[in-house]
Amino acid sequence: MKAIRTRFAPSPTGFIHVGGIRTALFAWLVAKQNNGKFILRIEDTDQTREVSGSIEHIQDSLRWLGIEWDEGPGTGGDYGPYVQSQRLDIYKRWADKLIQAGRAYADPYSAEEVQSFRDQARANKQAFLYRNHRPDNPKPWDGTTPLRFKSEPGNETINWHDEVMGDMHAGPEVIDDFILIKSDGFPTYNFAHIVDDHEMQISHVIRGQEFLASMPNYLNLYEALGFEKPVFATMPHILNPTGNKKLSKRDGAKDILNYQKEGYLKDAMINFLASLGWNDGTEQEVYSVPEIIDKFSLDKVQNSNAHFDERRLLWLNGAHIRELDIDTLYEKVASYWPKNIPEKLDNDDYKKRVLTLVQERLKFFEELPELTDFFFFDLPLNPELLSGHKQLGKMPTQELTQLLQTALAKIESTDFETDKLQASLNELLATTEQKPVVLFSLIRIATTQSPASPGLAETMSLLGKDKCLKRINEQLNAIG
RNA sequence: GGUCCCAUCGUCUAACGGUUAGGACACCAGGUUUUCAUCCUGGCAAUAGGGGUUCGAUUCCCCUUGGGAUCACCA
Repeated sequence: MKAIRTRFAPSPTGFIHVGGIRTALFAWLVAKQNNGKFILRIEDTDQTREVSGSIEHIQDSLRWLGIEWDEGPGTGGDYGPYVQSQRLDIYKRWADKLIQAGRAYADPYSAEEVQSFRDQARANKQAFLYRNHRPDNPKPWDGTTPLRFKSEPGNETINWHDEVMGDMHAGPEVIDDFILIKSDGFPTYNFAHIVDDHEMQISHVIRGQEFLASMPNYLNLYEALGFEKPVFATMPHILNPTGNKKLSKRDGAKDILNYQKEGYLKDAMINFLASLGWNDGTEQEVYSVPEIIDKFSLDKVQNSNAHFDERRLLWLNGAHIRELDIDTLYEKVASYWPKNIPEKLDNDDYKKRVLTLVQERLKFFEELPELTDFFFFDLPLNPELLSGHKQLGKMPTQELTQLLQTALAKIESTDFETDKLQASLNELLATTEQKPVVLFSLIRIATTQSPASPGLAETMSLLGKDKCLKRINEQLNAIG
């Protein structure tokens, strides 16, 4: 069996968003599960669009997700260089072969002339075909004008197979004399990617839907070049959440590394991306990366577009966080704790205990501070917590004071181990004849000054007796 | 406009031509002696429309509609 070699071939025009990354992911998955190689190739043939730093940025994005390439810029490999601007001589060589074979010719028209042909076709409500203007006796190509492919559309319908889309066809009228090499000496994508895929022995071309319409042209070129065709797999697009447009940078698609910054797990992101357009036919929702590698298959990839739904990603991230053991999670959240934690509390043991209490409510790491700040700081008294409370807000001040004083007395005489504290709180419930919602909310507000917290007994136990008593006293002073 | 692709709950998706059209996210209600979260239970919610083929169509075919892509010296 032929070696499986897949590639991701971005152009360095900025960051990559989820749509681009998903294409990379699927190509990587195909390579991984077949013991093949995944190649990163930079398609920088349009110098005008190049954004400096984007190659590094793309590589960082892939690395974050663990989508490691076996061959690529900086990494090396037997088929380099892996940057198209460094392969100009290779394209030139194949271009010469096409010229020799009479399958390429110099474009005699200026850009303006071609544009006027195009406008004319538009005006006539026809599709523009350059080959209708193909010169009879083109001059030899000297490299100062574009080099065009001399297509041979034939009269037959063109058929081909796509692993995702199925059996495809198109009429010969879509095949045209596209540009192989631009007047600046750089090849177009249309030419360069086919040469490179051949030279690099790519077995599966996995790419976005935007290239589907060009397939007949590519097929024609493969034949002219005498190249064996790879397996084609076309990925449907990811659309904006609400809108109906292809997800793009202009439409607010986020840099994938933003999710890393916000504290999303790479496993959750991969799980999310993979399930956007693929599923294994079972009802499983949460997958580990090895599971996805094992179960992925191109023929189960959806052939319709999908919408990007960040809420689902958020849920998936929470689900993955909950599955982490506490030590692993602790390592991952290291840079997300509140700033300026008092030295006394800034230790692994305490922070790990805090983390244990909030793990199941953590959705992404950046919300760690707001979930945990009262464990580290005495928050300013917030009167609205009481006044805005459904039950407590209606109670007379005197009653609140009395209740809190009773609680204070009981708590003072309680051992602060979680279960003893819980028992004590339960007794308090009985003696005061209060509803849990009233008594516990009051104590929680006093001890945390926060609208939400983990379980009361666990929280108080971790805070410690001194701090709890102090905070309750402060609350009493504020009310009275 | 030409060409191509696509069409199941709001969203991601299951369903050899035979299912009460399933699951998940989101949302709503209830439960787990308190909040938030988790967990559990329940609820809401879909085969775009019209024709065929068939005993039977979400599934196959055609038309319509809708969405997407493409028609660059961009990729």
